[in-house]
Amino acid sequence: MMEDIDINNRIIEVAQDIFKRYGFKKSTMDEIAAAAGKGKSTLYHYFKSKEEVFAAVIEKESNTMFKELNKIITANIDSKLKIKKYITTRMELINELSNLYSAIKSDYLNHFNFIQKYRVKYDEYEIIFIEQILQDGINKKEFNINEDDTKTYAYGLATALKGLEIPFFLEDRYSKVNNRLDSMLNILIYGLACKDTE
Amino acid sequence: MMEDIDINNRIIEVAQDIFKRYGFKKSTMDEIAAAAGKGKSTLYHYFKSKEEVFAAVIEKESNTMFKELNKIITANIDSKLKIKKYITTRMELINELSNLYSAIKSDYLNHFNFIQKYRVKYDEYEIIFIEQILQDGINKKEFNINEDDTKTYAYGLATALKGLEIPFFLEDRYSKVNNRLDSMLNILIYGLACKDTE
DNA sequence: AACCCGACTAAAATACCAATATAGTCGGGT
DNA sequence: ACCCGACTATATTGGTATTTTAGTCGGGTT
Repeated sequence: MMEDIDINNRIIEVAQDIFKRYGFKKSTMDEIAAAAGKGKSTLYHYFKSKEEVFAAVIEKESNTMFKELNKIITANIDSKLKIKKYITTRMELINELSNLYSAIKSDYLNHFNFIQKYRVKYDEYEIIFIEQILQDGINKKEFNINEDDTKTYAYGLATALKGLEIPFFLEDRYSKVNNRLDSMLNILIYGLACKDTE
Repeated sequence: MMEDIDINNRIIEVAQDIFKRYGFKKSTMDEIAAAAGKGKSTLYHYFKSKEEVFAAVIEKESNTMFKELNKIITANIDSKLKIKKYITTRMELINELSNLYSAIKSDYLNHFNFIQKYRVKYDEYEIIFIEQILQDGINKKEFNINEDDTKTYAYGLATALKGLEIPFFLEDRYSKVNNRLDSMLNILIYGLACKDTE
């Protein structure tokens, strides 16, 4: 049949919509079935469980992301530009996708705001600290950045550090992440680009 | 009196211990009072509320952190080493302090693990993606990193990116963070160090 | 006055139970 | 192979009684 467009896919499509709106928990199989124009038990012919439907949705989203990112990877452009583009696009895509994480987000925000309140002051100091180190490095001719950019760079670094805390929290203490920190620090200091090419 | 060591501080000390063990919510003023060897209402002579006690604890912890970090800032060492040390120590200290965030941690982990399950595969691809870009840049003599290190660097970058997602989630969409991303990318590519100094 | 307490209150968290909703199954139909 | 309505066992929810807990108060001690 022409207009039958693969029921499997139709289910995924409507599920995607519903999951995005309500998150995993608050979406029901009845809803999804109704939206797909089928009886609930029919869904179980195509998917073993609710979680499997969710997995399929994520799978689909991931694939879209893959394709986008692959375009960049395979593009024949300057590598420096390429990695920039890769990262910015990646962040944009994740951001769009973030509705799927919406449940987490709101929950997490509540807890986070509480701590956040007490961190603001420290965060400000952190920027000053980092700026000082950068300024110091410039003065000593050890760092190669424009004096006007110290503040911006300090903000950038502070944000990155704050983000990094989470993997540190989550992954089994140190072990893995701490190793990676070392490579990150190397990149931070020496960058990726060749000294001569630019 | 000699052994009176300032009750205010004693309260903070025992509160610190209790908050670290149970988190903010599950710690009670009765507990803290008992641990301090005082009646509950006595606490209210020293602190206006439970939150104020908590604030005092955070304040104390922050100060310890400050002092540690200040040592590094003011040390008379190579700036490259200095920023490395700053960041590693910062991470260590945050890690120790993380018990205070324990409430968040467990809650967040539950939600996170759920999504995490579906991300593992993508995370693996991300590393391959990044490695490919790095390799490509090396081949084209645009990137200045050792061929043996691509994997390690790719891991480092992937971890950093994953961490960065959180500020992107939390802070009001894009606006601020996206600006900072630009400075971060510059650092990533060109690093901080002078081309000649090393 | 500064420090301390036990007893109190109002509000929040918890425990409990009944009612409902929901994931997943089953037998049977096309 | 695809689909359904009816079913079950398990969660979830709502409502309510019970207990905890942050914060107060009046009065005591030094």
